[in-house]
Amino acid sequence: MSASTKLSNSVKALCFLAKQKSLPQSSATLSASTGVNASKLRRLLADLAKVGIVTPAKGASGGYVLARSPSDINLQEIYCAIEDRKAFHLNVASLKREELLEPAAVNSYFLELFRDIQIEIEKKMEKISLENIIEQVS
Amino acid sequence: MSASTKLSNSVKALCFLAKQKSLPQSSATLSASTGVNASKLRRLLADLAKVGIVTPAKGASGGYVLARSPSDINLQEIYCAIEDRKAFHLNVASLKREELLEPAAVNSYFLELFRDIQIEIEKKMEKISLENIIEQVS
DNA sequence: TTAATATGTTACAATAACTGTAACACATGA
DNA sequence: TCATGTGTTACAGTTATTGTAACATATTAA
Repeated sequence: MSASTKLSNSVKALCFLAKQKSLPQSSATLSASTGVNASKLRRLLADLAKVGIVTPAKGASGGYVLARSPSDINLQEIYCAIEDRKAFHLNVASLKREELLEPAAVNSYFLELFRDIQIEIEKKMEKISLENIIEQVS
Repeated sequence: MSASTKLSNSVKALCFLAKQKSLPQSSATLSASTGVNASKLRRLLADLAKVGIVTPAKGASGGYVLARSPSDINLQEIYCAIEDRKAFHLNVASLKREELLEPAAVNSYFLELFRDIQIEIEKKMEKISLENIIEQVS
């Protein structure tokens, strides 16, 4: 799953959880409500549980509950929880020889540039709360 | 090739061309100087030629020449010339049924968000000229 | 005019990445 | 104790990516 799809699918599930207050919703229910495969959702929600965005409960009448208020959850948190790789990252080709110094410098230049861009994207996402999104999609 | 690698490889070649003034450099020479496969370079440079960043010349003693001053070439131009797809774009899963309205709204929300992010990235790249990069990597 | 040199484009096999789904160990509650 | 759920792994089918080669076309030098 691409980073953007994972983010989108996660938010779909979280929006649904937000509407259910503290009633646990199983991955099967969430799958039916979001159209996303239950197994995929479980993988996403497991990551979101690790950083305390949702609380999982096993066993009968178990499922997932939003661990915090939607106003206390932002996109950057979600993004970082489900995605270890960066959104815009450079595949630095390993240099074959010690020669070609300038191409190596170009690689370094782009590594830095993309890191800066990444930081800006995350700053932008940090300002967007789950509550904001719920307001806009309803 | 990923967008970032294409961008990096293009800039490596353009930096080399900038140093050669108006002496045409063949893809073979550029390959030796940058470490990038000649065939891949030709594909990139063909795209850059279409938007007037380089001028190609076939035949003996042909090759590529920078068509403009490095201060007149910016990263955004290069990026758009070589990459049709967007850096941060959403794989909107085609919705199966007409139901599931909210998930569809979440998709739309992210489409817009990613478009905004894309625009910001391009604005940032627009401010970076080839001359800026050459100064920094030398 | 001829031979050498270049680009631009296509093809292709090899590899890697992704997708969707199933399966199952482990945990928990009724 | 049994049904229900999560968390994780596995896997086959498909799709992208990669690196390279090949070749038609064009142009220059001699």
